[in-house]
Amino acid sequence: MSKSNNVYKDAYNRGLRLLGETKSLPSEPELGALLGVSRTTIRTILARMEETGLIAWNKRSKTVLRAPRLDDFFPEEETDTLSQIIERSFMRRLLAGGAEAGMQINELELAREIGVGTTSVREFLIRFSRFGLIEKRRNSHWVLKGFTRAFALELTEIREMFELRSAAAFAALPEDSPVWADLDLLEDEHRLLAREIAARFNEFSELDERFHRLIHRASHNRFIVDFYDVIAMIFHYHYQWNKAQERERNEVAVAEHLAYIAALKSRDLGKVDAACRGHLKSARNTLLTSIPDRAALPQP
Amino acid sequence: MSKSNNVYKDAYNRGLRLLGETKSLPSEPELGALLGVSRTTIRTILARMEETGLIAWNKRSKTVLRAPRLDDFFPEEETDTLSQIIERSFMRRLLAGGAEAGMQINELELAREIGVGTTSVREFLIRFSRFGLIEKRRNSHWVLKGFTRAFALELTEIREMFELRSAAAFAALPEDSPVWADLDLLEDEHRLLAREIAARFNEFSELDERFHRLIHRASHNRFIVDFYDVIAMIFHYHYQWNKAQERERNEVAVAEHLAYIAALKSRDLGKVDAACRGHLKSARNTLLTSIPDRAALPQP
DNA sequence: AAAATGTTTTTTCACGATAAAAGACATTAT
DNA sequence: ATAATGTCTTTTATCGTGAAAAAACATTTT
Repeated sequence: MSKSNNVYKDAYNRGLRLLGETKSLPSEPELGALLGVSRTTIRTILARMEETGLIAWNKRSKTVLRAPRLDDFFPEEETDTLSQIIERSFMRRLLAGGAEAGMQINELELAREIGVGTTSVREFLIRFSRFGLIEKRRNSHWVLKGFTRAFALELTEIREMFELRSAAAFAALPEDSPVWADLDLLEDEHRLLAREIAARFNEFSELDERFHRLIHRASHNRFIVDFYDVIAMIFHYHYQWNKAQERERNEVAVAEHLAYIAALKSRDLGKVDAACRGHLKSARNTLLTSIPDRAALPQP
Repeated sequence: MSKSNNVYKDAYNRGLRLLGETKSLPSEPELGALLGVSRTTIRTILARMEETGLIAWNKRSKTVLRAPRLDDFFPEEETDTLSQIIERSFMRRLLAGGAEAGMQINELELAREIGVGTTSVREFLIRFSRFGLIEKRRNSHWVLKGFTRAFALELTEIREMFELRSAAAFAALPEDSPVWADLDLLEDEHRLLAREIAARFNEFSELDERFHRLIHRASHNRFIVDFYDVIAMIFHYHYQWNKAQERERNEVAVAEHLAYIAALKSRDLGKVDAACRGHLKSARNTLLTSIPDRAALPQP
């Protein structure tokens, strides 16, 4: 097996959802744009849809014959990218404990355990290295630096520097910039979530990311924007791992976001600075309390 | 051919230099530590040294028989890492012009042109992507973002943020910190270079990097320290590319460094800030003047 | 007993090969 | 003429493989 067809399977699943909405499907290039894949993949999808009796396909005409059933969909786990699979496995190991700082990481062992080739693991580790949690010894193994207190502090230090600057840039944006409309939409979503926080508190994580990414984009600096990948990654797994007081934490955070948004809209740099600092401080504390306070091992 | 033995060749060349200094070589583990390679490689080296009559090798005794000749050394180009070779080729293409923003980068083509496997090129591009000059389209090609004015400005913005903070941290370091001794040594090197600037101006680049890395290390933040890799990389190729007024530029920079060092030693945060800002401003201008002022293509 | 050498095993690095997916070109339909 | 479909080519993603290099284990020397 050399390459899984997860792109096809994922696009196929998303394609099935289109069937409920129309009587006939659009042209191949249009479908390609819609699903974000090439025509080659679209044609493979259409061929299968015809085979399973979902559509009648003859050149331009692609008539929907029936609505998709549950068993028409490919299983979720077959639509994942290899790198997603590797990332999940790796992070599970990392967070499942026993991942002491200084520990060696073995490409071959990881690859065998996950059941993939070494090349994919290597590429994953190289990409992952920019998160500052692992480090390569030339011609030798990778070293785990550990998800330590020091790491969290270094991460949040940069985050605060970048976000304060981005927030200031945001507030200085002209009246007619489209970001203000985006901000209004996000504000509405926050209010809605605040009202139903008891039931929907676990939807905050996704909203949080969209909100902060909007602000960082105002910096117009690719290094700042890209750095949010590091933060998002860490917070993503941190949220999955640490569910303690999740509801309360998120409720507080939503309120802080609303204050932050109000400050941005006021365009008062002093208020923006204060609201941003306040929110980032509690984000940092949340992260810190979830990290066990054992001393980091000395680095060789 | 699956893997070149450049590690061995490079270590062998460095090992030859040891021969001039002693009558007999130390133990295998000691040699390994000295040259930064494993015992396996050391034994391959010793085997060849015996073969070419450089030493007599019997278990613990490794007697030097003759001094190495020029033709004992492996050619320089055979000691390069594959990733160094790829990086050089890639940067040459990038800087040789015709590298417009938005241009596609083709792994296969690059690999063929350089004469290496695609895996190595892929891994290089992944590592290189953190410099912010290229970007990947999923399941498709890489896109060149271009060495533009915008890039230089974004880079220097972060640099200034990080270095101002590091410099302040540096100045606040306690009297007994070993960095002050390092700084004194660097100061001496600067003075020496300043005196002989006419002949040695091209040695500045290396000194520059060591100086700034020392300062950044005071931040004790891995993201700040690692970011200097991006700066070093850009300045390295920029210096190679743009030799205009090199002597004058470096002469100015050495003077600025000396002022910067004096400010640090004064521990006066105001002075440090001013000296740091001054130097970074002229570094930015140097970089900017070397970039043609054509408008960046609109990003899709 | 500690450290070196000798030997064997494991891991990393890099390649070519192959299926999936994208992209280019040719042909046909509106 | 433009846009779609049909067909063919190229590129990307991933694996297995093998040599280089590291690491582990066994044996000898001081």
